[in-house]
Amino acid sequence: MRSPTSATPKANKTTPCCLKVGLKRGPWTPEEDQLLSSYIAKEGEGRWRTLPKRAGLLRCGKSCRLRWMNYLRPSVKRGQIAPDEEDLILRLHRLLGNRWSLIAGRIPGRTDNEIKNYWNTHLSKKLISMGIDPRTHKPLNPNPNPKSTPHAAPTPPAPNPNPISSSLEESSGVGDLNGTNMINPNLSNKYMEGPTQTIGSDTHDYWQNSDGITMMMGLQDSRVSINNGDEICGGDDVLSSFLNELMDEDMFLKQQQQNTCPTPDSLLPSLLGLGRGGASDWNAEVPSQVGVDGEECSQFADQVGNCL
DNA sequence: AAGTTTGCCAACCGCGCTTTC
DNA sequence: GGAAAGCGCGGTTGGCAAACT
Repeated sequence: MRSPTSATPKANKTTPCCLKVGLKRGPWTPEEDQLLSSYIAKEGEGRWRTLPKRAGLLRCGKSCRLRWMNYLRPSVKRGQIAPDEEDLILRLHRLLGNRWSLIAGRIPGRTDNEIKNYWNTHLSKKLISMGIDPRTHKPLNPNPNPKSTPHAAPTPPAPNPNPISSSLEESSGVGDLNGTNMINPNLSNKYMEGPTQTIGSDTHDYWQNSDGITMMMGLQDSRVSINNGDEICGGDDVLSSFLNELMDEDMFLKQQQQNTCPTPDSLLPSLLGLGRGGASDWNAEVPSQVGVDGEECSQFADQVGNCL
């Protein structure tokens, strides 16, 4: 671990809580874990800045929070990443980029730190060895096409060039990483992935359904736009629910069995960010920091519902 | 057996956003 | 409306153990 002397003057200015003299750093001891766990069990999470003092810990609040979030929380799953979890990480990373907390929120029991580490140590290398750029999920050395322009208007998606697809299809039975087959085929019929575009500093993936409704998935932010960029319901909740739509294979199977489409009403709970589960449950009690306009979301739900 | 390199992952850092006053 | 505090996120570091020479 870093020595206490490694702190910079700038850090001292911005994060004084971590640099107080006498605060312990480095690996946590079982005694400290016990102190923190029992305190949170009794008093609950939050107020991290003052928690260490109240709990009798010589740690900064940030350190306590990190230890709780990444290790001590009861919902944290230890052990190796399963193949299906790896598949999910790959698919979500392709949609979301390095938004580890958002990815972790879709994978029960896994933390953003764990997923980030797993990506950096395993998956990125795996993709590179397969000739895939881990950042863009596209071939590292695609055939140069002098006629193509980097900022061309959206065109129909190209066939999946991703060699990892088949292995993923075998392992998960879900599909490939390149969008249309990656998600369940029912949704694939509804949302066709368009090209990735760069607007300013943001990168966006476009998903379009058969009715021409386009969803713009920002990789640097979480804007979701419908039809010519009329942005509605922006925020992680909408992104989350859209991901639910893309990822929820159970829903697909049920629909396939019943041969029915979900109604707008049935979509609304997910559109409003309800029914989240897994690793993000700890956060469910905390009011969302992203404002969601209910009326706009209803309209969005109607539109999506009509599409389905 | 000893020294060096490599890989993993827990923990830290700094920044930016939200909330509170 | 502005400042300060609190919190969460993504990037990075460094200790440790295993693998290698």
